[in-house]
Amino acid sequence: MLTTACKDAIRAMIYIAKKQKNIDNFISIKEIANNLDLSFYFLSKILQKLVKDGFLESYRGPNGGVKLAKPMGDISLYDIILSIDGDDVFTQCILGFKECSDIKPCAVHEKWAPERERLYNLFKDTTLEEIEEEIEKKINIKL
Amino acid sequence: MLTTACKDAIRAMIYIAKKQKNIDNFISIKEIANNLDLSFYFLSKILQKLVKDGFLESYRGPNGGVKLAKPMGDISLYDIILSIDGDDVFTQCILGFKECSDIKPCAVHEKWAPERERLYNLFKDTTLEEIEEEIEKKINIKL
DNA sequence: TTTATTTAAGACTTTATACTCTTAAATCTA
DNA sequence: TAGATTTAAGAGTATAAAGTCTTAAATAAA
Repeated sequence: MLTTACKDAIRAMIYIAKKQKNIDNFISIKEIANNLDLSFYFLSKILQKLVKDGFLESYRGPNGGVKLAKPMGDISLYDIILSIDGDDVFTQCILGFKECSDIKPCAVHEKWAPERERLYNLFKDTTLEEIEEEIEKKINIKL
Repeated sequence: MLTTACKDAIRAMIYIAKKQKNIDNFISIKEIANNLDLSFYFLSKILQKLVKDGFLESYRGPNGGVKLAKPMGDISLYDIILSIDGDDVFTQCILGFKECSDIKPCAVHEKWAPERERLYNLFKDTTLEEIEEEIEKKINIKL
């Protein structure tokens, strides 16, 4: 469904958003990697994409790191997925046909197209803000 | 979402089911590969799994090939996906946590778990029989 | 201005998936 | 029985994704 790079990106963004609620500092990638038990090298690569796409702001040097470049409510899971994996999952035919559409459908288009649309809306509507609120409410949440 | 091997498997199974409605012969893998524009070598490999898992019956020699080992109504898209890709897509945490559950959820468990369940039911309920009926009704369907 | 800290960028290695080829085994037909 | 046909099985290759490392650039603080 999602690449591991994309999963890591989402976890990192949730971590950053959670931390940024309290203090507006830059958060070092090293700290994120350590806390989420991810490879610093790999995570650095992934976050560079989110910086390029305008979801993170980065700063070099001591006390440098990354921070959200937009309000939490303006960053959705869809945005992160699009940035890292692309939007194939939300647009592509389940059987891989490039020209599959309502007019020229594949054998399962009628089943899959609405489901794909549903997934799109779900991820588009789920923002970092909403996730943070969910985390606050519950205890025992894995990050 | 699905590997290309799995997509090819589904297309092949739909092709076999469609053909088998009329004649109950074994269908050669070469014929399937030619008609669906797939590599014979690759398709052979894929179909071997479906034979092992009891969804196809195979026969060697002249006029040999493969045919469905069960009624079309008893083979679902879920069965094919499970056989080729495994059921990770229907069971795994979207963020990749192995121990994610209702009791110890990840940050998006509440959003993803019901959706995963929905996808499971959709693919479980969609049988080759149903797909065939859909194909009969429409023209212009890509196989 | 030197040193430490931190991200950026690109090269590199490893692993998994996709894909191909060869040989063996089963079966039919002549 | 010999030859043709077809799947089975396993080895081998190519490509893409995952993961690591090195060097450069920016910045802060001593």
